[in-house]
Amino acid sequence: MVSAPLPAVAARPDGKKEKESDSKARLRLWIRLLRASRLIEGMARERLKAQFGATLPRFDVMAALFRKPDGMLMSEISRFLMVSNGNVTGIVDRLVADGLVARSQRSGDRRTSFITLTRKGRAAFAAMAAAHESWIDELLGGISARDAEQMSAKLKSFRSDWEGEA
Amino acid sequence: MVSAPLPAVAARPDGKKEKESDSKARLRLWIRLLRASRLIEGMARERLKAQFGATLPRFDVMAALFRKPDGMLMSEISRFLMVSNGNVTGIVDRLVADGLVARSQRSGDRRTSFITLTRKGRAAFAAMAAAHESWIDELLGGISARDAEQMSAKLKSFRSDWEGEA
DNA sequence: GCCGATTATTTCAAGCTTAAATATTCAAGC
DNA sequence: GCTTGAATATTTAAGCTTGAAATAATCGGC
Repeated sequence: MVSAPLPAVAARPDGKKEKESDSKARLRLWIRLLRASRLIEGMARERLKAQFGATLPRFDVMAALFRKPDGMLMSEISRFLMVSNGNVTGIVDRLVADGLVARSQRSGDRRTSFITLTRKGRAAFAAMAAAHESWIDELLGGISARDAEQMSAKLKSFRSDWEGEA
Repeated sequence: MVSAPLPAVAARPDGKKEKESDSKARLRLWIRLLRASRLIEGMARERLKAQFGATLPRFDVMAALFRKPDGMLMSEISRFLMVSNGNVTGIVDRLVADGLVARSQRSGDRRTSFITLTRKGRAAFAAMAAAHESWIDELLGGISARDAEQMSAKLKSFRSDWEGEA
């Protein structure tokens, strides 16, 4: 995915005409997007491990929970992080084993359990989040705040456009 | 990583002043970037599996090799795809088992092996690549070619900026 | 020619990830 | 109350991923 060759022309299912360069421009954008993501993820993974002994998926789950003091369902976490259900089970299991998050049965529904950060988990996450924000700022420093906002807006609209169709 | 809370202020190592909103804008960009990547990757993985019985990592390796008919070293593949060395070993093993790529010793250096696509591999990849390009074009259709080019350029510069420092 | 450093690759353990299969619970509808 | 279908969560198998350690081959200085 990092590298798809660019020569081919995409045919549109709706039959509308489109310049070859358009599809190439989008493909190039996707490749750059993915390479940027991998670069940032790699950096964050490395530093999380070195400085906090944590992994990126654990950080992600804790970040999701940090925003919701009342807790989240397993399925809410997986939907929010866009990962599979079974995936979250394993990560939460390990976080529970480390005492960073807790499962509790707060509703009458015995299928579901609310996952919350423990006090220890909140403290651990706060430290990591501060460092994390400064890493990102360091790494993306070459992009002005104005450009960052513009790109965010475009990425956001693309996402909701597509979700609407699917 | 998909969700880092935004309130905290990043302190810059170099001591230069920076508006809090700047670091927040970059953090937001990173979150959007990652969510977009996951969305696109998920779509591509799903379709590759459904339509071609292939996986994304295998597609990536084949895409890298497709650009280089003379072959690549294992280390070139892993550097290009920004994944670890050991990772590529396993993926190539499976591709070799499927007859899609081949290892050969073409230089005087017996440590290294050149990896190339087989004829079968080239044919398989060509079909996947055409479909892949149209998927991306479909998914990113909401972004104009002009915007795509602008964003590509900004992402590229950020990347080389950082690589220069590190 | 020998030795230490370097380079290329593989191996391994731990953890992550998905998709599919399974189990459990809930909510209706009868 | 019982059944059925939907929703939720977990388990499983296969594959991906990393980082570190092990292996192997090469290179450079002597």
